[in-house]
Amino acid sequence: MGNAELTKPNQSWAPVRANSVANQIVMQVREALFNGKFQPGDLLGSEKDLAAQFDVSRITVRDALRTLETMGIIEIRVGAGGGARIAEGNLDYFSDALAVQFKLAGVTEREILDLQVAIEGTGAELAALNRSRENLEELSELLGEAENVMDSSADFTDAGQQFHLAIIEASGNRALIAQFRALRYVVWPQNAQRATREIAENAQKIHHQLYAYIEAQDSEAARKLMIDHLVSIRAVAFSGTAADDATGVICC
Amino acid sequence: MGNAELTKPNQSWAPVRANSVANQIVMQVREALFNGKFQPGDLLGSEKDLAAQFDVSRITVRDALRTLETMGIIEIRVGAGGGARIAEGNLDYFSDALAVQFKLAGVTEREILDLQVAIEGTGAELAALNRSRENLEELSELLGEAENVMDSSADFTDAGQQFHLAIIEASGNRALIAQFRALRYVVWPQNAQRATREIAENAQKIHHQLYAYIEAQDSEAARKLMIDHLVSIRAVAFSGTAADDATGVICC
DNA sequence: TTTGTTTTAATTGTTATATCATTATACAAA
DNA sequence: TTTGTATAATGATATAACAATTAAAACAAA
Repeated sequence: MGNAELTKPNQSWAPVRANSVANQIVMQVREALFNGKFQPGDLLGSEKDLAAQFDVSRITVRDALRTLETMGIIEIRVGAGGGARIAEGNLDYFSDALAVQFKLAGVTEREILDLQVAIEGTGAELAALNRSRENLEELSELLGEAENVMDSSADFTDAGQQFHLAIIEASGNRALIAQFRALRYVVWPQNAQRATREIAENAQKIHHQLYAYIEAQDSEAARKLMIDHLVSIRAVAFSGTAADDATGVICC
Repeated sequence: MGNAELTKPNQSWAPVRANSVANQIVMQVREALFNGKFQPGDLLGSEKDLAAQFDVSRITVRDALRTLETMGIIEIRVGAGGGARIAEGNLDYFSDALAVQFKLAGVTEREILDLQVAIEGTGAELAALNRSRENLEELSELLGEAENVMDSSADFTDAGQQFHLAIIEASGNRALIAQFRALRYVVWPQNAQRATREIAENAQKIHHQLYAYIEAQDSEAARKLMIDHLVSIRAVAFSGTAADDATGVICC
């Protein structure tokens, strides 16, 4: 008693979790990965092998493998020559985890959209700096495709989203790409709304201007325009109920 | 034969995956969550209950529960009254998944730092707009604490990181908070380096100025200063090997 | 009543064994 | 070369059992 450490009022305790054998296996593999002892594609072994190596039952190994698989650390194949292997990076899985966590934490649409503005603004900025000839060709092609579907709201929305994705990809930053794809997944229901011809034309005009800035490598202008673009989309989306303003729909 | 669909050269088939029973259970629970049929804390049941409800073995239910647990969708408690419950949002888990995916995808430090600039820049901007009286008090307190540990590089680094976190929290945006915490986890090894007294004093000066902008609700100035701050930290971090410049260490 | 202790029952953790479904490989047949 | 077939490896699933953990209930003491 009288332990000063224990009586500190603001002491916050780390949750104590009895580490199961399965979790210990998970941690061992995870640590090995971060210590550079594994490369994507490396074979860990079959359930039987691993059960023998760790001296535990197959079920316990299965528990660990299921966790590692869900974390995206390993991939499991059945059949001869199958077993558990270190996975190639799979960012789709992360997107799903992000969506789940936002859902559980009750993160609002507005909060997510502010994050989207941050991601896409920086994406446009870096795209202007780093875009390759191939990036410009793809962006140009997507602009042309969008031009052909201006009257089909669903198709235009789709083309617009592809344009935004292509910009992020032109940034050459895989961290941004992952974030963008994750967010697109999360905000999908909102963006599935229809765009009128007028809105489509306005968006297309902005997209053309974005392309011009990126081609000219004017990163600051690209960033500012992208943010304005997203903020105006958001303003429309939050301007009231759909009934208030039938034309107040977003496109991309 | 002669099926036009099948002979189309560019036809790409979606891979057909036999969905395991365990995965079907995972998807059912996941869909129910997104359809609003579950709230955090809701009891799913024990392994035995669920095995009976889904008419599968306990092993299969365990596989599904292990996956759902790793996704952060459920929490599992052992003992009487235990079982699987819908989890409260746990953003730490997401941080780990992000770190794993970046590791596997081979995302570079530079890419991650560009993302960090985007997140923290927007965080500072929103903090200036949304900061509460409590936020200002905490930021002020952290500045004072940092003042007392200027000569201890490790302590000052720690205090600086807490200051940055407090700014993000002042933004009131849980999506940004989640991203920041995730990134901090990922870039931890870099930031663990030591800061000299000179660097600490410079950082402290900038932090004081950041506080002033946030208090004055000057969002644009706060954003710009934060970005400059991070870019200069990054410039030092990438200026060469540690041997080249012993003072080129980062602090926060 | 309040507090501390013991008991009990529920539940996950782990092991063992067995069968089924899936897959890669080797090899034979056309 | 192409196609089919047998074989072995491997995960997926099921059943049964026991150990370890934990919450709740019952009980005792102050």
